[in-house]
Amino acid sequence: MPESTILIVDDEPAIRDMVGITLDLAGFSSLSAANALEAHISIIDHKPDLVLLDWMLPGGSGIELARRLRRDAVTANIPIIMLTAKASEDNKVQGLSEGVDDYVTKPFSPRELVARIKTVLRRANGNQKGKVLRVFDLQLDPTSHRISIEETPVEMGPTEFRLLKFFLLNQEKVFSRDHIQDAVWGANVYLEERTIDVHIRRLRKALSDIEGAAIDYSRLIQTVRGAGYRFSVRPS
Amino acid sequence: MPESTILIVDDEPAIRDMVGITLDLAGFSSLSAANALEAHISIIDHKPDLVLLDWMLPGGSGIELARRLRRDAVTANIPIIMLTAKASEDNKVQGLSEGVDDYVTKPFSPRELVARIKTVLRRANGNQKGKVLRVFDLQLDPTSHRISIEETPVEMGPTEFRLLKFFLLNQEKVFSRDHIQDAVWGANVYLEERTIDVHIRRLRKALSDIEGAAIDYSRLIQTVRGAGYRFSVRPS
DNA sequence: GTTCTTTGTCACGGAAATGTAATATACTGC
DNA sequence: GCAGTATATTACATTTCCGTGACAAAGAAC
Repeated sequence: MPESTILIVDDEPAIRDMVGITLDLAGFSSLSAANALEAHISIIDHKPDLVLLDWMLPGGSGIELARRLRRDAVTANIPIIMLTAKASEDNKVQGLSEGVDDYVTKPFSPRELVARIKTVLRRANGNQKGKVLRVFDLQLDPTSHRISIEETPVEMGPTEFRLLKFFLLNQEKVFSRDHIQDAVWGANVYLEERTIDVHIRRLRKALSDIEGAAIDYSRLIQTVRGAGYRFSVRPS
Repeated sequence: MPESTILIVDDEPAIRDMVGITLDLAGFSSLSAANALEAHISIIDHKPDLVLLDWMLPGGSGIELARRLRRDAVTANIPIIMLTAKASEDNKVQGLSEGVDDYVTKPFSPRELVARIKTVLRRANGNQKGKVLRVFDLQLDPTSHRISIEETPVEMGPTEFRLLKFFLLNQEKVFSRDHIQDAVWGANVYLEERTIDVHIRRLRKALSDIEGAAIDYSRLIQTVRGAGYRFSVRPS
């Protein structure tokens, strides 16, 4: 699963660092910005999956930034979590209700922060896992997390599942091992080159171990010597 | 019926306390919030069954909060009762268009408040409940809060009941532990990962401890390694 | 109060999955 | 044919993930 990118907007470097480390440990990649302007540029440049926005930015521009993000169609769907001081103390907070997705009150535990981020991300992305992918009588259903060939369930490990999904979504194209690694394992993972081959083999084996299938689906995963692999319905 | 949770949103502590006591006596459990932000956090976290919302929150954000709750799919179905100082036609018209379910004008009698709450809750519940969930000879009756297999009552704890209900309503889909936690425990509750497993086990155990059942219903709760759990009538 | 139930956490063991190295096989250009 | 390179396959150690029993705290029933 490609990790989500989170932008931290806070004027205090200590908080940015602390939150950044927390997010890294939780498997997110993080960006940071010290003020609303920096934040806006970063959002446009990197399109983070979520913005952690300090309410009390100098100049009170936190809420303005949130409003601006919501108004612009390009950024309107990026979830925002507000970092606020204690809720009960703050009366200025009343005017908000802009499309903020959740609030976290300082001080917060890393654990709580991560939990809320995951919840918001799930709510934002989650409900569309995608349609059933089909090739002949091979089916991959992302929702139920099942693979079948002619109605017969196919067993494979999680990595092979992601690999097959990647191929089904990107047919008829050759991908280098590096590219496959980025897409299936994530960007900052180091693997031996041969490791990809092994997983390709496991996937092929899983697809070919089907009793009485009309087609040998393992043949759809084609080796392109010197280039990588390709999923194709056309014989090589 | 398990007791409903009501969130009281009012800036005056005296009113919050008074209403809180009234609700407790009537068999509800209550939460309270002093402003719109607190209220919103509380709603996201605890998913109350109904919100009692003061119309005249400082900053006039009561109506904004109502509007916001209606807009977000997660909170759109939570009934809202407005507390207003005076029943002016303007309020009613505007409020109704925001999807407010009822009005109570201050000062109100505890008795009247409770009566209206019950009415609104009944109306809200009536829409979704009543349907018995069935899979083969496994039945879950939300109304009577009972579960049976081939007419034999099945014993389980409240958490397992909610878990099973969730599964019955969402069959053939994989859910991560995080997702299950959100749906069954509430959005921002912190549990150890293994805790879900333990409850899954308890549910499976409850379903499998049935004498003379034609099917082992615990098998319908399937483990999807690396992904989560799935309730399915198809063998894994 | 006592007792029973429910609940969340922990620790341990086993099973599946993963990544790597070693070896075997296939392909390419000569 | 050969040498050199790329890929396939196998085997294995390690890691990750899940199931399970035990336990203590908190609450409900008595």
